[in-house]
Formats: sequence, structure tokens, C-alpha cells
Amino acid sequence: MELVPRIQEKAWDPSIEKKMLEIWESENLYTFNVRSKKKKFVIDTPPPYPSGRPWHIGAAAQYSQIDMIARTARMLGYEVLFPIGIDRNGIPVELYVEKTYKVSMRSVLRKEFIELCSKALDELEAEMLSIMRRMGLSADFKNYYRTDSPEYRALTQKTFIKLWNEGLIYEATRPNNYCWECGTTIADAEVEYEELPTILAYMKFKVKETNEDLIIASTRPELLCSCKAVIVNPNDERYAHIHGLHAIVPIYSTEVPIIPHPAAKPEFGTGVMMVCSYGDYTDVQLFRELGLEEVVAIGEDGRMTEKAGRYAGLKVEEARKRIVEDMEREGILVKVENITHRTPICERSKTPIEIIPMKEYYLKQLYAVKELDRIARKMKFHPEMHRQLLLDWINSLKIDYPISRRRYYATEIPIWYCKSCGAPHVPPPNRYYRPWCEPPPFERCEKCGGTEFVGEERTFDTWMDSSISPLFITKHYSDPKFYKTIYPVSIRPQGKDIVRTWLYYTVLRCYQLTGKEPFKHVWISGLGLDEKGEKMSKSKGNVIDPVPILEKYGADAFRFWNAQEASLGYDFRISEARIAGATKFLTKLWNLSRFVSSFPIPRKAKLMPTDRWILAELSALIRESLKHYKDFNFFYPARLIRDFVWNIFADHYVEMVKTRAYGVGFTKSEQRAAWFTLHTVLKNVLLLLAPITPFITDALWRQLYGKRSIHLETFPKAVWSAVYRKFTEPIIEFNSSVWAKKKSLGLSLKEPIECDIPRKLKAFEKDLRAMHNIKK
RNA sequence: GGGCCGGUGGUCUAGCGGCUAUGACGCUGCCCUUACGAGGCAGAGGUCGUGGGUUCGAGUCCCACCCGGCCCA
Repeated sequence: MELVPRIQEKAWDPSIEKKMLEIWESENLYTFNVRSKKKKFVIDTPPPYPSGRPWHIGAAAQYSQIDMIARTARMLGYEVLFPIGIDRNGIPVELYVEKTYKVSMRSVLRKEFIELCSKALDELEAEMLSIMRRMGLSADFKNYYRTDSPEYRALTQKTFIKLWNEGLIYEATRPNNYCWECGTTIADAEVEYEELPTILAYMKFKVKETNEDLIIASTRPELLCSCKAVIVNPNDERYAHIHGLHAIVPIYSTEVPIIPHPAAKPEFGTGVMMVCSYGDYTDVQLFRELGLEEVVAIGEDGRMTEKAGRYAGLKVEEARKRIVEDMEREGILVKVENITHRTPICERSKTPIEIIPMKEYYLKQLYAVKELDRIARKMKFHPEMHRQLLLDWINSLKIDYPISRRRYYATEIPIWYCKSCGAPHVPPPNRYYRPWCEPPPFERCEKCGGTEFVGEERTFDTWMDSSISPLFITKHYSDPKFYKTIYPVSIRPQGKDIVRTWLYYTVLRCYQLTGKEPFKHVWISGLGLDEKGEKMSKSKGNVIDPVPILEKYGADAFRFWNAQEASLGYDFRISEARIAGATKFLTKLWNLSRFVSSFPIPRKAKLMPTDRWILAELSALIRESLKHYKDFNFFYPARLIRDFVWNIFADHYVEMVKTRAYGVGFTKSEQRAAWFTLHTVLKNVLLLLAPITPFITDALWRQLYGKRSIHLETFPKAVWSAVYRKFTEPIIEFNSSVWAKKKSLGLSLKEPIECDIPRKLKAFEKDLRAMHNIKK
């Protein structure tokens, strides 16, 4: 018999991947069948936001791992729904359009602006989808959804109307984070902090009762007009004698109490702090705690109000400069220091935010903290440690969730107001409403009978949309039967950076709407950092574009690199050199398969001890890998499989049976045993690797083991006895010692040598003699 | 200031109380051995962040501190 490898090529060629994609597409491999008898497995895939090129390579890596979840579930025997959505609501595209088309949101017609956004999103989205496809995502691309579709937005509005009718929505005036640049209030979750340079002004107050000077340092002198109290630390002996007295505010000559309070830090400035509405969150907290009456010093236009007296109408920065000058002239100012100050800024525009009282809609959430805590403990977290991120956030909530925004490209708040009495009217929940450009679906006001209405112009915070993705993909309102079969959703995969937003809001909203937890499993991945361990950002210039990486090395190399490098839940570093290194394993696997492909595939065989030994190791590999696959952890399987294939199977087993497989000096039966075992091991390795490297495994599978795709198979079972594992160490040790001995004698590896075979390896004698060419 | 994570050869990683501390990338030397030079074999290279403690025994457990990262106030 002539033994020729059936596999011709000598290396894995990533361009084969593109052909595989076409084959998969034509075979409709990954369609979800709700009527299947298998258990259902539903993935709440994160709808990515198309925020501009290049797509973050860390995000791409994350999606390839989510695909491993889908493939793992299929191979565990589930019917898998793996939807793909695109998040298209929100501020980033608005800023992108303003920059790209050099327009300002409020200077063009709302309709035109929205059209520009939609067009921009279409372009950005197309590229992202093509990358996802190229990575081999086994998702339902034919039915991908968009969060700005009338269908999706109607669902958002529907949930709002439901909650409105249940009394969970209210409008209130409250201190609010406000960003001038974006012209909107923003949620706490959208606030970032940055060390920015500013001034620290030391100002002379007077103590009314004793007439002594009281020096107070503040970064916000322009807020003097809204100062309602002065606090000192209760343990600060310097000021113990003035507790309970009163201070006279300079310039405005108002009288305010001096109160001992631990929020005053003795080491900051002079240790005395003025409390104004509102300089920062401490002010907000103190006003609430001390029951002070707020003064609106800064208006919604970003200018000082009439409360600021002579500074009314000035912008904040300008007012600060002028008041410092005035105080200097009037001898109130002691000194000015330049410091850096941890300043709250808008996550999107990076502008410092102001805290001002505004009227906004709120969704109640504080009442539900206990229940949310319970749900957070009920869902299974992968890894367990990240449950704490959600628990900490839930238990630190202090105010309800502000849901209204003054933006354009978002879901409209479905309310019309009666023109004569102002009463809000909410429409029935049956379609997508756009109150700013649509006639009201009402004849007359329920309250006063008025016939004219004004549409609400504000929109929702985008998390109002994103937080109901589990309800959208399970067709909560449109197909109750479908919904009932697959909700709660099996798994929510997402990054740890958005636990307090996406995960939290989803848990909150789905609890309010369904009374249940939205997920059985929550899978939290770490962040992709650059080679030095720093966050990638366009401003730092350390971003890596995934497209050329995929072109150069292929999706399987990228996926395998990611699986063996990123441990579940931990941040991981991304370097092209290491991705390139992953291709070596694919080459190894390819050539190993090429070797094995030389031999026929016997149905059964009479195994020799060497065969039993490698099958024992294979069993252990299967058992260990499946343990981690069931935890949706791909880090360990990738490493275990690589180690087995390279350092045990190829280096030792294959070398031990090579002569036997070629039939030199062995019986036909012994030869068949080698063939059988080589194929059995390879076949199982391919199955185990299929979720991680779907391309190369399917390519090899179709050439060697079946016309059908490997992705229609299930995981193998560990059916071989583990007894022979005890020989692993001695075998490796013996082989190494022979190699080393030949080396020291200057012999090539195939030259004959004389040496003893250890007694405990007697059973392997025939293979070992052939392998090392050991003379009798 | 708080929470979480990390700190192991040049770089990255395993390690979850027990023999001289994994493996990868890179480096050095040798080998063109018929699956693979995108290979094989061999080798050099480490005070396991610092200081205490628990223990017969500690990268491994405890405490404090230092450094880095992410998130939050």
C-alpha cells in the first residue's frame, strides 16, 4: 500500500477561511429553530455601537469569544439563538456628524440632522458587520436588528408607557449633571473624572459674633452668591470656638451658619469649607442633609443668573475671573493658588459638567434595591468575582434614574401636553411615536377639554433602549409563545466596563417589566489593553486596527491567540507579535493532520500499550476541557489542547508510532492499531478545538472525517481508561534522556544506540526500540 | 478616599501549602531526521513587588506597605 497524505498543502492558509465562510453561508448552518426538540440557548449579544473606524480590536476579540459561547452551546447539544444587533441611538453619532459635516445639531432642521446621523450609521455599521462575519461569528446576520428601528423604538416607548401607567415615572426638579457642550442632562453613569488645572482662591469671610476674619479656600468663588453654610471639621481644634456662630459672606453680605461637619477636610485649604448650590456632589449631599435652601446661581444657558448680582449674565469662567479681580481690589482676597482638581467631566464631550437644578423625568429605582440585590445574587456569574461589580453599584444608588435627554438621535419620549392646561398625555402603546413632528393621537384634553397639544421634544437616555434587549430578542410583546419558551435568556455576555450601565439597567428594567431576572448566566470579560497594559484610545494613538490583522493572520489565529491569552474576566494585552505567534500552532495542527491523513481509518483495532496510553491522556484532556467549556471559559481549553497536541501527542506519541504506522517491522494488526489511534486522537482534538478555531477544524474535518460540517457535531466523550496516564511522566523522561544521550554522543536521532529500557516501560518496548533505533 | 484585579527569567504567562518553580515569545548552539525550517533537539536566563507573620514547610495562607491597571466617590 502506498501511503500518501491526503492533505497536500504544507501550511494552513488563512485565505481558505473566506471559502469556508461561503460554504457555511450556503449551508445555513447556524439558523435557530424554535420548534427544535433540543433545549434552547439564547445569547443576549451586545449590540455594538458603530462609533467610527477602526473598530476596537479588544471589542472584536470579545465578539469572537462570544461566538465561542455560541459554538460551545451547540456542541453541548443546545439549539442556539445568537442574534446580532447594532446599537444606533445616542450622542456619539451626533458628535460624529457635527464634526464630519461641520454642522451644529441645533442650527439645522431636526429632520435633516437625523437623516445625516442615520446615513453615517449605515456606513459605519456595514464595516462592523463585515468584520464580525470575517471573524467567523455564527450569528443570525440575516435578521440583524437595529436599536433605532421603528420596531425597536416602539418597544422602548411601549415599556415607558407601561411604567408610566404604573406610576413609576415622575418629573422632578433636582440637582442634575448638565453638560453645556451636549446641551443635556446626563446620568451619573456618564460622568468621568479628570485632573484639571484650576485656581484655589483664599477669601476673607467675617465671623459675625466675634468680628474675626475667617479665611476660606474655594475653587468656585463665583458661587459665593449661593453659599448657604460654612462647615469645619468637628475635630479641628482651630475652629472649635466658632461652632454654631455665623459667617458673613463677602460681596453679598449674607449671613450663614457655621456648622461642624466631617465633610470638611482639615488639611484642604484652611480647613474651612463653604457650601454652595452647587459646586460638587458634596454640596448636593450637604444641602440635602442640612436642609438648606438652594439658590440657582447658574442658568441652563451656562450663564450666571440674577442671583449673582453684578455678575449676572456672565459665563461661569468669566464670572470667576471677575469676582477674583473684584475681591483683590476690595481686599477680600488673601491669595490665589494654582492647583489641579479632580473635575467631573462629560464622558462624551469631555467638558466639565455643572450641577444645576432642572426639570427632568425620572424612573423610580430606589424602591427596588432589595429585589435587585436578590436578582443579582440569583444569576450565575462567570467569573464569580465580577458579581461584586453589580452588587456594589446596586447598593450605592442614591437617586432615581433620570431618563430624559435634550438630544435628537434617540427614541422620543411619547408625551403630548395640553396647550391650555399643560396636562401630559401618553398615547396607547401600539406604535412608534414622534411627538415633535407628529399630530397628537388625541382629540381633546382629559383634564380641561382643550383641543390643542404640544409634542414633547426630549428623548430618552439610550440605556432606556439598550436595557430591554432581552425583551426585544425574545419577542416579549410580539410573540408571547416564543417569549415564554426562551425567557429568561440563557446568557448575557459583556465587558466589565459596562456592568453599572448596561447590565444594571437591564436587570432593573426587566425586573420592572417582567418581575424576573433577565438572565440565567452573566458572562463578564476583561478589557483589551495595549502592549504596555494601558487602555487603547485614539488620543493616545495606541489603537490597533483589527482588519489588517485578520487579513494577515486569519480569524482562527486571532481567535486562538485570544482564547489562550485572555483569561475569563481578566484584562488582556494585545500585541501583533503574539497574534502572529498563534499561527504556529495552526501550522503544527495542519501538518500533524497532514501526517495522519496518510493512513486509512480503520473501524476498530487491537490496541497496543502505547495506544492505550495516548487515549488515556486524550480522555483526561476531554474531561478537563469540557469542565471549562461548561463555564464558558476558553482560556484553559486552548492551553490544555495546545499543550496536549504539541508536547505530548506530536512530540512523543507520533514519534513512538511512526515506524509502526509505516509498517516497518510490525504486524498488520499492530500497524492498524497505530492508524486507528492516530485518527481517533486527531478527530477528538478537532472536535475539542472547533468552538475556538472553527475554520481550520472544519476544513480538516471535511477532508478527513465527513462531508458534513464539524459544527453539526457534539463534543466527544472521555471513554478511555485513565490507568495508563501513570506512564506519561516516565515516557517523556525516557525519551528525553535518549535524545540527550544521542546528542552527547554526537549521534543523529535516527542512528542506532544501545541503552536499557526501564522496567516500568517494558510494555512499550517494541515502540520505543523502533522510535530510537535501540539495538538489542 | 473606596472597590476590584494584577505585580513570577528580556517580554508574557501557569501555579490555589510539599520534591532542584510551568509553558510561550525572544535569545544562543546543534540538526536540511521522509507531517511540519511558520520545523526538531538542546541550552542560557528568575533574590516569585517589599517587609513582617502563620506553618515542620509559602509565589501559594494572613497582615501592612509600595507600584501598575480599571471602575467608582
